[in-house]
Amino acid sequence: MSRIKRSSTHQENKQLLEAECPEIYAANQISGQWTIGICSWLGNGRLRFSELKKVMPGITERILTLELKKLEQRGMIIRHVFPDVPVRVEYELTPIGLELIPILKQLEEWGRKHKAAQSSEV
Amino acid sequence: MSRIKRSSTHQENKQLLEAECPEIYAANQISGQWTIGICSWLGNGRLRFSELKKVMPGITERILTLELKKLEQRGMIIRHVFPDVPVRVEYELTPIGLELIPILKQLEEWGRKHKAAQSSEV
DNA sequence: TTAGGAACTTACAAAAGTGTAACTATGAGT
DNA sequence: ACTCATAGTTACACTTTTGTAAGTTCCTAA
Repeated sequence: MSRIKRSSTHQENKQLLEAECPEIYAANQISGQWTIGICSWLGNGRLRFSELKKVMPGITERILTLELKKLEQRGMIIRHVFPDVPVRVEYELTPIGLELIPILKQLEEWGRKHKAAQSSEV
Repeated sequence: MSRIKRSSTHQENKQLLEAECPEIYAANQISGQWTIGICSWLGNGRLRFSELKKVMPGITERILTLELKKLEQRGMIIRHVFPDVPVRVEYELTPIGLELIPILKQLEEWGRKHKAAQSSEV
């Protein structure tokens, strides 16, 4: 009798979790294959679109655009446009974005340890 | 001339990033809709399958199983089986898993702040 | 006039992740 | 013989994320 659920419970679940757990909310803010990498690079100072592309070989322009747009909408970065020719665009972390950097550093430390522990187990 | 790329560059990218950036590696270890929630709950002590199900209404048995299996494989949790009837299974964080908890706490703090900042912007 | 660089956009395709529903094994209690 | 509970598993459908390839706009310099 073909009863097909139309609305996505996936989104519902995500939003409920975000509402109740700030740590999940936080993780979702920096979700995305390249997002943390971008934030880490920007932690050292502004970078332009083409510089980000250079430091993250493998990312495509489409994805980089999407990620940057997402981060901007989420209040993590600021987009500065300079009307040079060709146009120049620089991206910079916002204050709240900057506050994430030390946490990423700790994650980095933990990751290093975890990786070492895992690989030693054969 | 239908040239279709067969292999997934997605996986390739992921692995390259993980190899170079421990913070991305770390984030991937705790990726998954419910993963951080599970770790947080286990941060307070062992819980059995059915207890996790109870504290995270919304998760299905299938997903809970998958997440727990993934976390076990990644060395984040330990699975204790007690041959009672019906069987009892408890999950517990490993030492390295426990070390993640304080970082999650900080993420939680940051998430709270970020959320407040975002919502105040209309 | 044509080429060129920066920062995108568009249309499409593939892969990964998540969810639904129903089914399994085990042994105890009735 | 039948139901119950725990802790799963299986087959399948749907959503979201990521990737490919090509095109766009702006102005400038050759």
